[in-house]
Amino acid sequence: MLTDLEGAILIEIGFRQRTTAFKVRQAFKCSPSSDWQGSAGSVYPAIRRLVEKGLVLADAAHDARGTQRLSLSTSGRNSLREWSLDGAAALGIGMDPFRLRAGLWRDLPADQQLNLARQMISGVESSIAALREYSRDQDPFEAAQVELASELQELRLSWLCRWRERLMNPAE
Amino acid sequence: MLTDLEGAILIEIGFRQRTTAFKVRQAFKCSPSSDWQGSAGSVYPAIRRLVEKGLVLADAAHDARGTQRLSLSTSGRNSLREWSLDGAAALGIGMDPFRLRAGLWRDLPADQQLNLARQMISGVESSIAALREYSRDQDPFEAAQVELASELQELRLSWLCRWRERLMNPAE
DNA sequence: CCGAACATGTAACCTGTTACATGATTAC
DNA sequence: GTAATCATGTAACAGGTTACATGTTCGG
Repeated sequence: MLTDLEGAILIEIGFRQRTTAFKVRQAFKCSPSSDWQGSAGSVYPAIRRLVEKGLVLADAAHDARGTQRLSLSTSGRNSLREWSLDGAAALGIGMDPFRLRAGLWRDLPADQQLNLARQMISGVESSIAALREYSRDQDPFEAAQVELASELQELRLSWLCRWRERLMNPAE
Repeated sequence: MLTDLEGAILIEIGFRQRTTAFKVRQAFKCSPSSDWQGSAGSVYPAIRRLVEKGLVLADAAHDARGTQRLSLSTSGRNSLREWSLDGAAALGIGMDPFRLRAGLWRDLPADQQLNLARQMISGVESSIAALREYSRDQDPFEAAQVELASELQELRLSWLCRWRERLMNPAE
């Protein structure tokens, strides 16, 4: 079974016209989600593995820069579909830096809590605005990703606003 | 600055009465989120690092089994607070196995899409039920985490239901 | 012609996983 | 006494990051 990085690379190659390793890296670097930094040390070896496994086809002909044009083999397309259908993996809760930290915030002094809530709210609003901006000129494939990322940030926003409310109205 | 694993370990030791490395591992293993498997090879070295940095205090006296009682030093408590306040890290979008895969589902044949939507909906409902179950007999600290994890699953559920609706009523 | 962007790759390092190894305590 | 659980740890491996190294193409 593919790893998530390999799945993400196959998506870039097969569905988003990232036809070279370099373009895959660029896509990862520009992506609003910090899934992967797209470091050379991860992308090039991963693509080599995928080529060796026969999931990615690399044009033998490469120009003077060594650029290789990449595409998915049928087997790559099948592996990717199989990987995407793995319900247990898809529904896993995974690591969330916000969730991990949020529990600690309740132990801060009340005034610090209020400050922090406001700061985080403003941060998450910026992030939502940035996502909206990013989603312009993206293909429909990326749109689904951005939609879900935005909804995650909206969820955090709503959680933060409820927290702020409780801090401001401790009465009720 | 602490890594997220180190932060999570300090939380277990300082706020959740996981007073030995073994108990920290158990907590990770039982956690509904798959943040970390709590493998011996990650937890013991990480705790050793934290002790060496002076963030965790380990009782010199250990019983015949070698059990060391752990606690946070003042410096550990400070580092943990600082780590928790890192807005950029907390608001990062991070990797989501669901988001990563969801974009591919639209390319499946319509009948497979409907099947998959139903399957995923049922899976996410089970997960929400399991979270509710798990949240019994948990400390208030864990409650915040479970609350946010549940809301993530509710978000996925709502996304999936919207998808299913669109599949069943392609008219509108 | 020079700097920015394009393009590929390697090596040292860090950390997490798996599997293994060891032994103590407790409940039946 | 013996199986499950408690408890700690190491070694081999895998994979990601950073930093480095190299060379090409293109725009001004």
